[in-house]
Amino acid sequence: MNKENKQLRAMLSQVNNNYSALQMHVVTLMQRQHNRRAEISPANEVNTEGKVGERSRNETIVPRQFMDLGRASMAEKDESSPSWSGSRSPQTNEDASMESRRRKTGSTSNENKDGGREESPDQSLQGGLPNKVPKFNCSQDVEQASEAMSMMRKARVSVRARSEASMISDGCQWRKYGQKMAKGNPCPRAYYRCTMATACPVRKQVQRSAEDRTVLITTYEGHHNHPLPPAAMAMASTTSAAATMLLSGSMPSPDGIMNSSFHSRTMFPCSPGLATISASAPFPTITLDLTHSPNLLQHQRPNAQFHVPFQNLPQNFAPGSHAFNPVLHSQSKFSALQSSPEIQPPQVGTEQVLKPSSSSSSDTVTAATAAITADPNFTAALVAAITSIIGNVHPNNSSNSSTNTRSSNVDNTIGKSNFVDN
DNA sequence: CGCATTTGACCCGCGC
DNA sequence: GCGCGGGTCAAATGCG
Repeated sequence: MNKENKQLRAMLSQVNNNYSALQMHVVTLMQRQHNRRAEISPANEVNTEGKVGERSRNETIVPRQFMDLGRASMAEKDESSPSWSGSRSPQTNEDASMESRRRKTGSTSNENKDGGREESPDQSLQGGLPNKVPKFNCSQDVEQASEAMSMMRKARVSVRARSEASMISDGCQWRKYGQKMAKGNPCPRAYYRCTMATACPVRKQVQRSAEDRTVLITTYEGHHNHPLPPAAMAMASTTSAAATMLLSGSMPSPDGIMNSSFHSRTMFPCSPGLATISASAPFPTITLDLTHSPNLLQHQRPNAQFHVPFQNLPQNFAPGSHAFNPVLHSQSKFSALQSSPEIQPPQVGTEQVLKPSSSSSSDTVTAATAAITADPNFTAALVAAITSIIGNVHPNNSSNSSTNTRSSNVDNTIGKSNFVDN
C-alpha cells in the first residue's frame, strides 16, 4: 500500500506539473492571440452590432476559461518560486468591490477585523496548483482575470458521502461559524471556514440530505491560501480540479451549452451517477456523488498503472483548434451524458445535455481536466490514495475537534466510494 | 482562561 | 417596498 501510495503521489505530482506546463503554454498562446486581436481590432469596430456583441462575448469567455491562469499570474510574481501554495497576492479591485458591496451597510467597525473577509480570493488553487505562469500586462486582462477569480470563488464543489459523523474529514482544520435551517430540509446546514491559515478564504457547508439522512453533503467554496498537508491535498486537489473543470465547461456564452442562466446538470460518462454538474447561477456547482458506488475495488484493475490522459497534451496543443472555446472542449470530453434526476433534487429550469463533438479539440486545460475526471483508473487510484493518506495522517491531525469524529466514517464513506475527480 | 461552538441578529439578493 | 431565504457576524455559552 505504501509503495502504491508513493507511486500515486508521484504521479499526482507529475500530473500537476504537466498541468502547470500546459497552463504556461496556454497563457503564452492567449497573450499572442490577444495581441493579434488587438492589432486587428480597428477593423472589427466597423462590424455590425451583432458581430460586436459576438466579439465581446468571446472576450469574456477567454479569461473565465483560464481563470486559474489569471489568478495565478496575478498571485505569483516570483516565477522562480516552486511553492505549491504560492505567495499571497495583492487585493484586487474586484475583491475590494466585493468587499465594499458586502460591507456597504454602513457598519465599518469590523472592516479590518476579519482578515479573511479582506482576503483576495485569488489565492493559489485549493490543493495548490503552481503559480508559475507569465504575467498579464494588459489592464483588460487584469480586469477579466479579476472577474474570473470572483467566479472561481463562487464555484462550488459538492461532495455527497455516506457518513454518520457530523462532518467528513478532509485533512483541513475547520471552524464552525454558523448554522441555519435551510428551506426544504429538516436538517440544519452548518457553515465552516478553514482555520489552517488566518486568512484562508475557503468555506464549506455541511448538510444532511433531506432524502437520505445518512448522506452528508459537503460543499466547498474558495481556494486555500496556504500549504496543505497531504491528507488535505487530496480532497483539495479534487475539489479544485472539479471547480476548474466546472467553470471551464460552463462559460456563460449566451448561447452556450451551459449558459449560466440555465439550471443545467450533467453526468460524467465514465461513472454514471457519480458526478453531476449543476450550473445554476450564480453558483455553478459540481456534485461528486460518493454514495452510489458500493466498492472502490470494483473499479481498480490489478497492476493498473493509471493512465494520465493529458500527459502528452503539450505536444498536441494546437492554438488554431477549438482551444479557446470552452464549450466545445467540455463537449469533447463529455460523451453520452444524461440527466440525473436521482442525484440531485429536480431543479426548475432547463436541463442541458452535453453531447460529444469532434475530437480534434481535446487538448486544452479544460479537456485535460475533464479527461482526468473521466478516467476511472485515476479516480480509483486517487480514492485509494486519499483513504490511505487519511489513515496515515490522521493521528497527527488532531487539532480540530470537529475532524476528530472522522475515523471509521470517513474510511467507510470515501474509502468505499468511487471518487470522481482527480 | 483560551478556544470552539451555538444561536439570534443582521445583511443582502431576489422575487413578487 | 416588502417578505423570504441564504449567508455571515458576534456575543453568549460550553468545554478542556
